[in-house]
Amino acid sequence: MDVKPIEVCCAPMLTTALSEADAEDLAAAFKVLADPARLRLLSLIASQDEACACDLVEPIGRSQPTVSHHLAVLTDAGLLEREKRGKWAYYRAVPGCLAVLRDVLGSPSLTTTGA
Amino acid sequence: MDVKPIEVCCAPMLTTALSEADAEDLAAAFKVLADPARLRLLSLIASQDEACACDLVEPIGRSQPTVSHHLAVLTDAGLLEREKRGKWAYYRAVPGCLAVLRDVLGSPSLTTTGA
DNA sequence: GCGGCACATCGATGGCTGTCAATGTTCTGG
DNA sequence: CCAGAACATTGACAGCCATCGATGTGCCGC
Repeated sequence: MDVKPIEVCCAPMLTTALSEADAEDLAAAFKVLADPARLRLLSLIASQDEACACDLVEPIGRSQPTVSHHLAVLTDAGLLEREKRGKWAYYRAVPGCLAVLRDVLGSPSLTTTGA
Repeated sequence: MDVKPIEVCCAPMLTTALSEADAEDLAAAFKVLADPARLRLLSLIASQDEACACDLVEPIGRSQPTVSHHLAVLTDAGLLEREKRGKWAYYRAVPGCLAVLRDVLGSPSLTTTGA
């Protein structure tokens, strides 16, 4: 997918109009999350402390190369960290990375129906 | 794009593993945001109170059919409301819709590096 | 009603990407 | 060394989607 790290790039999008460049970066970031297999991988890994790649293939229900591909995309985006131990690869969720996207979606007071 | 309305579908994804069905719904929601033109449209409309479609074609820099297509996708997803007045179409951001996605990305305490 | 404007829809097309089989690479045990 | 396991990479393919030109559909002014 040719992914770049997710970074702070702009103010909350509901209050300030996005520039073309910021919109490109943001769209690329959301594209990483726009796949069921990647969402499940990220969710699975984050709900544990860390996870070995060998334990992720079966629950996701895709081939080993496909899982490896998605893990690479998530890692390139900065959402996961990879640590090799012997012949195994352990993945861990990077805290704070999703917060960037949360903040772009606006403050709670602005996105809540109540106000 | 064959879009369905964005709805609450699951607990925060960093604490509980997503089911296959929830992951599909969530991925579809993020896919709506995974396009620069749609992000800019949503941002433009939300930063004003409302916007006429005729004023959106030029700043986005795409053809009129393309802009109309993206507005339809955003409306189908529940992110925009359309109101026709005479031959014009006015769009307005739906408050609270993005909050659903915000919540899925986790609570601030969980996604912040500090804790 | 007739031309024209605003907007939506249709059809076609090019590029992107998720998927898998096959293969490469690195590590382990013997 | 060698066989095998775990994981990454490559190549190929199918499906999806953003984009545009052309056309359709209401609405307005004259």
